[in-house]
Amino acid sequence: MLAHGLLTQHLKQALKDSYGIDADEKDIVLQKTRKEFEGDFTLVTFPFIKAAKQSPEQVGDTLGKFLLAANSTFTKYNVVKGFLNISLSNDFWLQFFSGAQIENYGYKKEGSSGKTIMVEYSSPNTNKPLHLGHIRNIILGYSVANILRTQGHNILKVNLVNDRGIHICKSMLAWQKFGNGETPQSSGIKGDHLVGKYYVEFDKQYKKEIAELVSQGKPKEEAEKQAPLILEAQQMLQKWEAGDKEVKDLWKKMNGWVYDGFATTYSVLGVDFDKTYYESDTYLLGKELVQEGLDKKVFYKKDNGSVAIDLSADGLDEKIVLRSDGTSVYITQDIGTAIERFKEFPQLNQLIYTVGNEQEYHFKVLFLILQKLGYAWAKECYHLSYGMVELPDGKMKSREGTVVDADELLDEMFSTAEQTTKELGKVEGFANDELKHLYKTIGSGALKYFMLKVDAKKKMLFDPKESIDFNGNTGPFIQYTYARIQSVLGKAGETKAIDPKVELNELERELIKLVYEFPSVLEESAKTYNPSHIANYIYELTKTFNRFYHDHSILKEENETIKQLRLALAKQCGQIIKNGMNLLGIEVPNRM
RNA sequence: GGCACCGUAGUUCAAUGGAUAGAAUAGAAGUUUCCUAAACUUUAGAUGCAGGUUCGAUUCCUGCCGGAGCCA
Repeated sequence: MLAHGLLTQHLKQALKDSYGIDADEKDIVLQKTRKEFEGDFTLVTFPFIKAAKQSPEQVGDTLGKFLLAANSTFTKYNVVKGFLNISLSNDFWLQFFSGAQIENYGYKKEGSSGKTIMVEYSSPNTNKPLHLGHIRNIILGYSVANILRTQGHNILKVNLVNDRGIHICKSMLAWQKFGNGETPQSSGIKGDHLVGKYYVEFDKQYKKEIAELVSQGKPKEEAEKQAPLILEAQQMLQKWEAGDKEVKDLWKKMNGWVYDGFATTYSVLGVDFDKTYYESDTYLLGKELVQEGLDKKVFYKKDNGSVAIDLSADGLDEKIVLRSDGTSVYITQDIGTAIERFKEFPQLNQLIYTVGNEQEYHFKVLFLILQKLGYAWAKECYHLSYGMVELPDGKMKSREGTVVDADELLDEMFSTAEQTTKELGKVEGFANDELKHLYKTIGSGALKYFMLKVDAKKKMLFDPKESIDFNGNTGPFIQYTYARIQSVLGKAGETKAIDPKVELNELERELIKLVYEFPSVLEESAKTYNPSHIANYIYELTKTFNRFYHDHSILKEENETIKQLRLALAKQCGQIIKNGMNLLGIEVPNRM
């Protein structure tokens, strides 16, 4: 970074010349000067006082004097306790800003890093519709993929659908028994919801059977295993694995409904995938790896015939990778799938799994096994772990029906957006489909921003009784600011290049400094796989812009050079707001 | 039992070991002949407890209390 490099270089020289200190660059801690003090950047002088054998104030003063004498870019300094606040010249900031007025400011050229990264997210089951937890997963994965792309990486977005197993058979069986041939078309129910309905129905009937068996005197555990429905579902799974045509046809039909339903939700959320994997294609992968692991003596056979790996030396436990009956477990598939992907995409450098933090142990084990099997890329596998979305009375649990349905919540957001928009009455002249699109933009923007502004790693609380805000630190607040900027720019007509001599006022300077920060925010966000940094930055930029907009007129400014500067600032702030929001998967409207 | 995580205003969230712990919302009080008031301004309010390391701790270490998780 321009200013940081310049400051670091001069400070290094100053420390050497004044005190004979060969400072390490990481000891030169430069931060943004806090608002209550004068200055642009602040150096913490404490690390040097021992070697300098002077008080923090003296060190600050000495270094400040040195900087001013060395380069005219540094115009002023002041020292408060151990903090040296340095001001940079008007010229410097203007010159910087002139170079920053580009559309893709802060982005590295796509592919310039030479790295290819696969980001997996969503990864749903096909037996139930998506809920709020899935939304967090989806927009987090999508956003992180976008953010990594700004750092010059090639990105592959993938989805892995869990489309087989006993849970699917439960839905299928319940539909066969109680469905009367109902389809999404005949019922008007979205496909994934229809299948979910029968998953719930299965559970209901199954519980009834268990209760009956228990009342006949069977122990509960036995009853759970012997209920006719569960036996039938297990038979169905066996038939599926044997390739029974009737079962497979039903499976295809019902999964088709679910995919249609998911596609709709993905489209509403504005996310997409470069490739979708299906577990029905990949669930047998990894079995042959077990033999390889045995040959390499990474795995061992246990007395009961199962195969395991001992990870106790790494602080983990023994992990079974093949059951005694020869069937594989989840981790076996995951091993196989990972290896397959690196074969399929030889240029792949990194594989990111967007999965909840309840599976942290699973991924630790997975990556460790891959490493022990000798795959060098195992080090580059990353579990993008995020916290659960909790309701006021605890975690969401599909089986207990305590979930916030994704489609319902989105519809609610859209109608709230519609209602608010109508109340404010600013959308004269909008066509019907434009209005619909606007409600969607605002509603989903509120929801996505709500979820991405918080640290992805932490669990978050969602209270269905309190609607998601549209005022304050929210998506619509930022969208609104963008719309105001576009309105001003639309009225301004032609703009000219800014005058390099124009004097900046406090808020103009503040805005340029924020523009200066954007690229490092992108880097930080990419490095930590955390979109919340971008969300918080955009919010700060927006807030500052609103203050500027309130205090200083742009279009009515009589001094033409100042007016042009303000227009340029408005334009670039708008551009960054738009780019930042797009990285979060949020659209911004030109009017609202 | 073992492993890792969390605890900040009434509430929901911020704070690469740095200055007087920031916001939003709810509360109180204001701003409209002026580029969109979904905005702006003012005000009140918080680091679970006890130690330790450090010039400096919300952040690192130890113990306790409280909350959720994974592996058995």
